[in-house]
Amino acid sequence: MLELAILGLLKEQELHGYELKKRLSDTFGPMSRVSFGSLYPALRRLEKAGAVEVTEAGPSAAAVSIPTTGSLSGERAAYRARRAGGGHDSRGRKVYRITPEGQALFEKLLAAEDASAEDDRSFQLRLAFARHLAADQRLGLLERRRAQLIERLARARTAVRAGRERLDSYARAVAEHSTEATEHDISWIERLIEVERSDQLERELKP
Amino acid sequence: MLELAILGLLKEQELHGYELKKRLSDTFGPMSRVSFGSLYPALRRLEKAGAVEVTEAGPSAAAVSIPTTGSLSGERAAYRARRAGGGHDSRGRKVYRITPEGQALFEKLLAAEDASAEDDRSFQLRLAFARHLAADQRLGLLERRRAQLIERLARARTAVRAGRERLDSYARAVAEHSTEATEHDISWIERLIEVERSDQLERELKP
DNA sequence: GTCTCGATGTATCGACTCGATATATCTGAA
DNA sequence: TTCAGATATATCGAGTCGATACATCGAGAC
Repeated sequence: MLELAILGLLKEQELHGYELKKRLSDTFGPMSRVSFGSLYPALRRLEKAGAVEVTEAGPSAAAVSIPTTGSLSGERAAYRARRAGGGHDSRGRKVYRITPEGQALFEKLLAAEDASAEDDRSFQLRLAFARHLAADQRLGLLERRRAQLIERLARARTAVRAGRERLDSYARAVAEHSTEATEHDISWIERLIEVERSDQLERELKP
Repeated sequence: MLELAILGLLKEQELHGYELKKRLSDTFGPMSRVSFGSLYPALRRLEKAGAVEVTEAGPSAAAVSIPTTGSLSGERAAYRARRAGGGHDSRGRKVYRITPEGQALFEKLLAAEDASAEDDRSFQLRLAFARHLAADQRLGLLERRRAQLIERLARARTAVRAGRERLDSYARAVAEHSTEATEHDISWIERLIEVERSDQLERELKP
């Protein structure tokens, strides 16, 4: 799901890898912190798939794209050329821009409804980009999440009950806190669902 | 940290892989769900390191919670009746037992204080096994966690403030909920710290 | 002036984890 | 009897992580 996050950020504006990592970390919280070891390979995958392209200059400048050689010496040469000519602080930056194919891929990844394999992080990500979903898709996302959390809560409560005697106070505290956190999440989701429904009602009343 | 979880469970009783996975899932909640693709390699690593050993038979009578118990010897007998000579259970069960080296490794892993690399899951795991730590180590664990969460909260609040205008309502909702969850965690940790301190005081008063 | 330190920036490596899948046995209900 | 579903071990490819390498830039120390 890292691809989704990258494309979502590049939809707003073109960015280079380092900046992308910073935004991922402090826009989506500690949940979706990303290491360079996955970010750079992901960018290369996206580039190979034609979903993003590299522009030469920084985000603000008028970008002139250069065919990527992929060779190290080529990159170095390009860097030296930029240094000599421009005077900009480019520092070997590779600024990425989303392509139309990338836009399509973003829509596809965002709407994918494999409810089975939805983990916490990917839900958080989808919700953060929910603006790009249709109203009914948004509701579906929230309701699938609610169902998942309710199921999780049931399991957790069973586990707490089963472990009441077997577990010591520390393990019990962990289990109970995890249960509480799930309850908290459920009530949050339900508030979001209500807001979503009332928004939908409003749209129906005055189209 | 999967090794720590495995050793911690095997400390209580000997178990086979499948049962180990079930316990990991419903003792430590959805946070530390484990796949077979990591469990079996981890078991092999531990076996190779001499931390666990394979016993031929199933867990001894007192140990088993799931109702497969009584049939184990029956299964093996039936297998032997069908196929002469094989020393193995027809289901291929491999029951693991912790060794003294494994005990030592458990202590070492549990007490390791690389506070920098402490993620949520490993903290949860350490706390669940906190019974095996000395009182001061327990307090240290909790206080490092509190510091980490406070730091995280500060970052999250900065991000929320910075994104108040830049982010749409969905991304903002995600960021705010993440902040709330961190606050909730902090107050939980602080309750645990207080309990820990009062326990310590009690021990000092009547040794 | 220059020197060092920490932030910026791209990139790779090995170790680890995940989800999917293969294989086989046992249990219980139709 | 048969057949679905739980039990049980194991491997594979793909993706992720933390550590590390290497280099530049800006700012403050001296």
